[in-house]
Amino acid sequence: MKPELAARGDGSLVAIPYDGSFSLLDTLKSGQLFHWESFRFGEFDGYAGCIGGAPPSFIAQLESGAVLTLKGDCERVAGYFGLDHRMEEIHATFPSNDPVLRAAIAYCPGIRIVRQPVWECLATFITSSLKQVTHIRAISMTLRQRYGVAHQFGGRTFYAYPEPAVLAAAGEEALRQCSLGYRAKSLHLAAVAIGAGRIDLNAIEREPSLSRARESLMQLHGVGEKIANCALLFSAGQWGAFPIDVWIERILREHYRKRVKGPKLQQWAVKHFGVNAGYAQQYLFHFARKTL
DNA sequence: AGTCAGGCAACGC
DNA sequence: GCGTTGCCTGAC
Repeated sequence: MKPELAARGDGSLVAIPYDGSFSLLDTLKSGQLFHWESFRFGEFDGYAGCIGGAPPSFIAQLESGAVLTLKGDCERVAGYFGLDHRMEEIHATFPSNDPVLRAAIAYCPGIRIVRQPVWECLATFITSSLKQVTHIRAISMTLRQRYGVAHQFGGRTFYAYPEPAVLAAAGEEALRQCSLGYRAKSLHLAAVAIGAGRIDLNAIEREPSLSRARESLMQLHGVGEKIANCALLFSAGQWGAFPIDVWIERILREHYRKRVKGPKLQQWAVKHFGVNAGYAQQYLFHFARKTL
C-alpha cells in the first residue's frame, strides 16, 4: 500500500463496469476536458486529475477495454466520465436515416459526454472563447496552479479548479496575467456573481428546463449561446443542449446543406437529432475535426 | 507580418 | 432582426 493513497481505501485499483463502447483517450481528447495528465500508477499507464475539490483521481483503460480506478473513487469517476450512460437507449433516440451521424459514431463510438462540476466547466468554457485547445489547456493549468487547492498524489502535485470566491478575490487584473486577455473580465464577473450568490449554479444544475437554465447562464457577461450550451451539456446532464461552434457549423453546412446560422440552425439541429442532440453533437464534432 | 483560432457584446442599419 | 467589428493572445 502506498502511503499517499491511504486516505482512499487500501489504494488498490478496481474495474468500473459499463455498457457499450467507451474510449478514455477519445473522451479526453474530445474538447470537453483540459486538465488530465498522463500518470503511471504501478504497472498501469493512465491519467490523473482533480474532479471538483476532491483529491486527484486516477483512471486507466486496458487493451481489453476495462477501466480501472482507485477503489474509493469508483462512483465519482464513473459519473464524471459517463460510464453509467445507457448508450443503446441514447442511440435509439437518434434519427434512423442519417448516414452522416452513423459514420460519425462509427468513427469514434467510444466518446462519452462527461459530467463535470458545473463551476469548473462553465469557467473553463468562458476562457475558451476564440482559443485553440492547447491554449485553453494552458490557461486552465495556470489558473489551477496559481489559485487552486494543491493535492499531492504519487509524488506529483495536482490542483483543483479555483473556487469562484478565490477568483473573485484575485481581481480582474491578476486574472489577466494568466494570458486570459479580454476573457479576464468575463471570468472575474462570473466569479463575483456566483461567489456572491447572485447566480445559483446548483439551481441551474437542477433546472429541468434547458431554455430556462440557458437563460440563467446567459445573464453572465461573456456567456452566449455556445458557452451556455457547452456548460449545460458537459456538466448539467442537459443532453438536449447543442453547442454550435465553427466545426459543427462546418459539418452542418457541408454534410447537411444547412446554410442558416445562429438560433435557426440550433432549432433545426435539435429537431433533427432529437432529445439527445448534444450527444450527437459530440460524435459529429470529433468527426468534423478529423475529416473536414 | 499578417492571419486566424472551438465567441461575445456593442454597435450600425 | 440582421450583419459587422473590436477584442487579448499565441501559433503558424
